[in-house]
Amino acid sequence: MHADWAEETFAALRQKGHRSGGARHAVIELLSRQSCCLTAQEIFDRLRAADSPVGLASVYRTLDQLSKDGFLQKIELGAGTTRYEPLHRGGEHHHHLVCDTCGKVEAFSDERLEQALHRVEQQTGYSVAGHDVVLRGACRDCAS
Amino acid sequence: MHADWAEETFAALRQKGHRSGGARHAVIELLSRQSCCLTAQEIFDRLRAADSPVGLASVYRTLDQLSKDGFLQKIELGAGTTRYEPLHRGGEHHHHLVCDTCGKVEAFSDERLEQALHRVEQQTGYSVAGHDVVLRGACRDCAS
DNA sequence: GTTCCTGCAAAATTTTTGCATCAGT
DNA sequence: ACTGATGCAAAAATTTTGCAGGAAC
Repeated sequence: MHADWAEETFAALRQKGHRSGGARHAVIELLSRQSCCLTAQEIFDRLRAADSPVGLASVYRTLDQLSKDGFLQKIELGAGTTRYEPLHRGGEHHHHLVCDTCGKVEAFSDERLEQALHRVEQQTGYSVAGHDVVLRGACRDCAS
Repeated sequence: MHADWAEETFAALRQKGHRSGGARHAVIELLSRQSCCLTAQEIFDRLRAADSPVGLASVYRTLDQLSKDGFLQKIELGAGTTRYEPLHRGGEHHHHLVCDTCGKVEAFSDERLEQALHRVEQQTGYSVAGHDVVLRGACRDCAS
């Protein structure tokens, strides 16, 4: 799933003169197979479970670098920890729905919402690079 | 500014059987005079500067309680620290615009955006309690 | 007088940094 | 070889918890 994102990312890093050691490669590869956001600790745990001898610090360093370069989106859902997910070029874009009770996270997207956001962004006077929307509430199971 | 919010909050706490000691009172009073979001540390610093002998832990405890009771909105702007601001009943509602370069935070509101959000919230199947929108980019000064 | 609130200090959590070593070019 | 990347450990930053004393009711 999304091998293209991983490829683009590797290519861009190489072009910037960065080397691709084991840790960075493993983090990018794992993220490319993910459908939604992960925390640094989750990434670390999964890589370790797969016998990659990565350090947690390398995970953080990779996430930080990729975020600054625009390949990852940093997402804060109010749980105190930062989550990260691939940022795809060209449209494919979603937001998040969080259950306050059980902590479940789902993705959603809506074209009309994007249009409204775009309109607002034009009015701000800022050069807007991106946006986040988080809806909080009780999911179907927890609301009952 | 917004003495009504402070009053409502005090009244609700009293009704719930909570006592209003010095720290909680000072935090609520400070927040009611704020136009935008503050971090726990900022609140602590300002209260200390005003000679209130509050503890940082009490600030956190108050913020946590008020958030759970729906009087405060927790806001994460990607800077690693959580910010808080009064949540006014009846409309008055804004979102945030953050400068990635200088860290400046501004508020904005847009009726069409709210409508788009409301529409999406209906479709989710969740019982949506609230939402956050953050626009990130370069402000007028930093973009130049 | 009882119960909750508070401040301080200690602990827990999350993230960053220092540094010796290793690996990619 | 040179230079950047990595893992580990230590440090820093943020938030939570324990507890004894004090204040509100």
